[in-house]
Amino acid sequence: MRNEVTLEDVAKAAGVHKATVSRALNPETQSVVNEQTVRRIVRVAESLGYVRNMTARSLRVQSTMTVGVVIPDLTNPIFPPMVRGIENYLAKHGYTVLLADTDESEDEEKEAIRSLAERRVDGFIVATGADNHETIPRMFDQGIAVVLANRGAGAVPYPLVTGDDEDGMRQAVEHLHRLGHRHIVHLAGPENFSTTRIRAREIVRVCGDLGITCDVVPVENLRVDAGTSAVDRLLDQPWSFTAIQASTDLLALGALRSIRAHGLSCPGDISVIGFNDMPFAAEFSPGLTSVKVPLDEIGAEAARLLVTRLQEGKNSPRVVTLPVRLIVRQSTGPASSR
Amino acid sequence: MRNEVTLEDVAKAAGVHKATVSRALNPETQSVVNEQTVRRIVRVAESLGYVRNMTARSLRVQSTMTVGVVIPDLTNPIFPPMVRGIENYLAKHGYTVLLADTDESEDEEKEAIRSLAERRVDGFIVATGADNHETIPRMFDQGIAVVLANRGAGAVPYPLVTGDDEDGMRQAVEHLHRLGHRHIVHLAGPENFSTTRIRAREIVRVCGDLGITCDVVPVENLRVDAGTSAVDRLLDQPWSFTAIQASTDLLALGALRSIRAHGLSCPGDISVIGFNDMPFAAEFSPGLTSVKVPLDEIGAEAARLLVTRLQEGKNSPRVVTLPVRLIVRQSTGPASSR
DNA sequence: TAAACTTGTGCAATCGATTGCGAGTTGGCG
DNA sequence: CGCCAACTCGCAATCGATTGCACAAGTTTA
Repeated sequence: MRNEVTLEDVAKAAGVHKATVSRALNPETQSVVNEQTVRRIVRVAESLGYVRNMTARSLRVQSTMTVGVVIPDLTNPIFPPMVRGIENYLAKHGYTVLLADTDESEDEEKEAIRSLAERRVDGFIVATGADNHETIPRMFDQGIAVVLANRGAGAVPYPLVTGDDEDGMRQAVEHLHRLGHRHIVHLAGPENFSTTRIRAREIVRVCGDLGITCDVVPVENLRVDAGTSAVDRLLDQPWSFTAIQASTDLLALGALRSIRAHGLSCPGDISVIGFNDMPFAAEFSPGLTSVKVPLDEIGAEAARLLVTRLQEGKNSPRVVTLPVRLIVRQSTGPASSR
Repeated sequence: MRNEVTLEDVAKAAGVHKATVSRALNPETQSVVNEQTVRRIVRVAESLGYVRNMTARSLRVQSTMTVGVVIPDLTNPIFPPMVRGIENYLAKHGYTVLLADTDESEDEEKEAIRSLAERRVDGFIVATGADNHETIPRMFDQGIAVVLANRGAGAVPYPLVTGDDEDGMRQAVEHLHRLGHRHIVHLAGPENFSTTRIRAREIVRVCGDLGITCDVVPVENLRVDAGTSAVDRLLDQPWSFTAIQASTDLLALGALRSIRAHGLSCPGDISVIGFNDMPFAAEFSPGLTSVKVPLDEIGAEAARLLVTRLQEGKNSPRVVTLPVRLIVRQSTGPASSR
């Protein structure tokens, strides 16, 4: 059924020892083999349809050239660009991605990591970080190579690649301030995600600096519905804010829906500004003003850090912060005077 | 650095032979080992932090319990749900996904498939099918297990899981017909993708049945910009259609942009209807009427077919067609009378 | 009581590629 | 002519788990 041509087969057909075939086919060791022989072996290997068996190689050289990528939910639109950035970089460097979607569940995540560890991935890129994460510190103790993407994991000294949440939040608030907003609401994500926690902390700080009132409204999770119901609760009673800053575009989208459902207009009555600039945020109605986080670059950079760690063994800088940029669209406008 | 506890280590610590440890730790063979011994071994294995080495196992049992998933572009929003459906099903059955994003390039695809074959994946799920595909027929000749998702691959007798394009197109056209549209345009994707080809063929047929004029406009690729410029070309000269049916939501989105850019209204002047019902199609402005294709189920079903093929060796039905459903939103309305 | 099983465990080969070591050949140089 | 270096290439061990076969001890049956 399957291709079962081995080094031995090629060796026999070429009239040499399999060790010679191995060396001839590996660019690193090709130079020790006679040029003529290499050519003959390569020809024979191709004609036989030989394809190297990486499982055997992995066993021998103790490296699989694979990387485990752990993400919470592939249908959350911020992750596909990240994964793509990762896959792109790794493929160029000979690595293959073993993908695990944990479905936001801790149990599934543990299971996924165990499964990837069994398969002896050379390292991990983990996007499911949380401050109270159980598994990640244990991985550190075991000396497993990990790079965190987007979300940190408490005090574990793994490198982290993330967007500049501080600067992004500053840009967002200054934008609102310029538009005359003096009372805003922040839809805050879970406390134990470094991103959402930092964003909440930062918006409070910046608003303080600018003399803006900022109410932080906790939202249980990062799904659209959670954003909708949180804003529903705000609008079902008297309110006085003129703008909503959401920790995440999905929450912002939820806000947009709630505002529309209450017969209000955005940005006429309430401005909305998101974070991440997820794909298609421009297509929302109104187009969502958001802070563009370079998701693909986060992925690529995380991959780069992991590869250097794997190849050189040395640890990377603790945290890499990539620049972000405010993208102004139609969902923000002058503060309403009501 | 890494966990290097082997069966041998556990065996020594438990005072048995490594063969016994192997049997004790494998649910399939556990029954032949004394219950007491199993318990002792399990305890020792855990305390030593043993994790099974799948590369060694794979080499011996000639199966890696991994599946290669080949997709053209993870940032095309129809693929994340598919991949998620695949990953979910496979993870439940002990398989791990090796992901390859080919970036819509044939060279990268060949390279990706070679790389996955080297890693001895047990099978492939391929979403990069095309009628004139070079590699897929060769894989068939080699007896490699493949299931095609979404797009077919010419006459290659691999199972294909896809949405019911015929029925979906019928629903779409009937919807437009009911709204009074009698002259529509179809934005057709590439000829060599089974989905887009079938959709184009089908809309012509259905329109013929209903007595509707249908112009098929070829679009070079499936990106938003291609849709925009195609519709730009239509609107830059006299035109008489009242609705656009796009082979794909991304093309429909391009159409929406072009219509807006020309100062026209959708659906006031032109109705637009897409295909796939990609995530967030509801958020476009106007919300996009589209044919909902169960992308996650396509992924899950493809995974299911592959797993049965792998476990039972028998081939599956040639093509599985999953039902689709028209989702009416704001982008379609009564035909304008101009 | 001996023969025939049953149960539990060990032995050793095996999967396919890699690589340190060493041997054989060739050629150059004193 | 002899010795040494440079090239090539083969030998065999190794990576870690699996599994057919054999063997030993205990149990049942004739």
